[in-house]
Amino acid sequence: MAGGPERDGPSSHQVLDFRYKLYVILLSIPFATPFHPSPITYPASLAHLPSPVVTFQNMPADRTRGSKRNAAEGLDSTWSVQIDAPKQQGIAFAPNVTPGTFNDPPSPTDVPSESMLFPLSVNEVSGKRNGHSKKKPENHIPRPPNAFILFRSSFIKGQVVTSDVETNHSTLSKIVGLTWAKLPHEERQKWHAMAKAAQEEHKRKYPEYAFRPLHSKGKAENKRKVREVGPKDMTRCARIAELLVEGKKGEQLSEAIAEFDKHHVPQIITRFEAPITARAYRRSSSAPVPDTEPKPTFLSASSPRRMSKPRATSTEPPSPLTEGYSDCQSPSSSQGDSDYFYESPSPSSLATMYTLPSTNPSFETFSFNATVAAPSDSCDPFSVNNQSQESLFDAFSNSSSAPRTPVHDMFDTSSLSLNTSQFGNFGVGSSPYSSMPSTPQDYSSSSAHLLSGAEVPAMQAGDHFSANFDLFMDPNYSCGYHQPMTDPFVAQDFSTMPKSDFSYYERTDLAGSYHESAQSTYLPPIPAYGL
DNA sequence: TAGAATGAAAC
DNA sequence: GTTTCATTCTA
Repeated sequence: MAGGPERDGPSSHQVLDFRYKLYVILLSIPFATPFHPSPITYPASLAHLPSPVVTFQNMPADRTRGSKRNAAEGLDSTWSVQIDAPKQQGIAFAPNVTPGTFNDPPSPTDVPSESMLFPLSVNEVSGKRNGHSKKKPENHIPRPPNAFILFRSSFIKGQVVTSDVETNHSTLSKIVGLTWAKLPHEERQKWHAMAKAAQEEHKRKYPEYAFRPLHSKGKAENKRKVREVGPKDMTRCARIAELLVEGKKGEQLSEAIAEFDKHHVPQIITRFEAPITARAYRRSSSAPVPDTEPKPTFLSASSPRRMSKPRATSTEPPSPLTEGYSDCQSPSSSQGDSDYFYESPSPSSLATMYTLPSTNPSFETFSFNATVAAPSDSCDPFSVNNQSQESLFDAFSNSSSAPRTPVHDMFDTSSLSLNTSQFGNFGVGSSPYSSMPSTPQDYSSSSAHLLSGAEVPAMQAGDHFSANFDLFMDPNYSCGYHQPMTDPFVAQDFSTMPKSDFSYYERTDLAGSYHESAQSTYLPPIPAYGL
């Protein structure tokens, strides 16, 4: 193993051919191509396929940590994908085709050219990164792309989503991720097959290459990421992904989204600094919240309210949700399988899943109250116009300076949102800690409860209310969690809730859960802690 | 240059 | 179990 390309110290077996081409599998290519790939070397079982080309350019085989820092020597370091494609037809969806897999490819005639939902694009995937990318030593050998990276590249370069729909690449990544998740399994397998081929070719060309990530100690602590400001509208992203998988493209897609944008009320999403998503929680450093972190002050007046000891389903004290995540993973969520479905989790597992740590201070971070900023001009007495939503957002985001709590670790706070579609169901609850004066109308009451639509009078400017909100797990994981809070000011012990009150979503439904219709589970008043 | 996504592979 | 790094490009 010594002497791998990314190891310290030079390798005595540097690969000298700095340029080579890797042919990977591709099932239908709708793009005309100016390229005439070099001799095909892809697996015989796939020889019938068109000829995409992944090119690792000008890359010597060795790289040292030093050289990485010094970034000066060597050659270009990119891979590119080229495709030998016969025709141009844009993106074609054929959800019902049964494409082949790497191991069992269909005969050419079985594979209509439309079978690839997002075929690799040609010209644009030149592999030439612009000058903005992170500096790498020129002799750096990039890792072989994985399936998703290939897919994303194709997606981006093929301009599957046009710039009038979305330009932000972070958001695009979200869309690609959602689309990826919605792709038929067979479709994903194609990309996995391509990735596998790319990897094998990479191995052939750089037999001594060894991935040597630079683990910088303590980096994670220093590098506390701050989530981008501005809501990533997951509903919109999900909708785009949905449309894409349905086969919408180009103009159609733009129009559909334009229409969607007309009516869609953008989700109000917190701007917590908390960088930790459910996914990240599982993946990332377990570095504890620094002691220097300010103590919660939001609820200030009283001594910190703590959750009652959660009821453990076992003799062990419940851990802060980590078990829950593993519960989310299906046994099949092993390497190479990008499905994360879990099947019919038992209520007990759900109960465990959402057990809060006993030290959880409360939900103060998520608490908010607000006044309706302007009268609603809607006939719907429960609708809130944009302006008031904005004020809600402001009110909500005011808590962004609140310290990170275990809750932040538990949930993807980026998707923690006020579901504006539920403004028809205001949770009118007591807010003992609220300093908000009662203005024209105070909808607070002494006990938390929900009012049905018919019982709630139209909200008016200046009305004081607290709203329900939903917490969602990271949509990329299966453990969707829909739990309206009867009173966001009250810490709630989920472990004491009736198990039947939990609803969960499988991954496929998660995107849908962001749609207004999917959320309708309301609970009776939840025993409030600390009141 | 971080950030978005997923996944492979190294610590 | 956690972290890095493959891709892309904007803010």
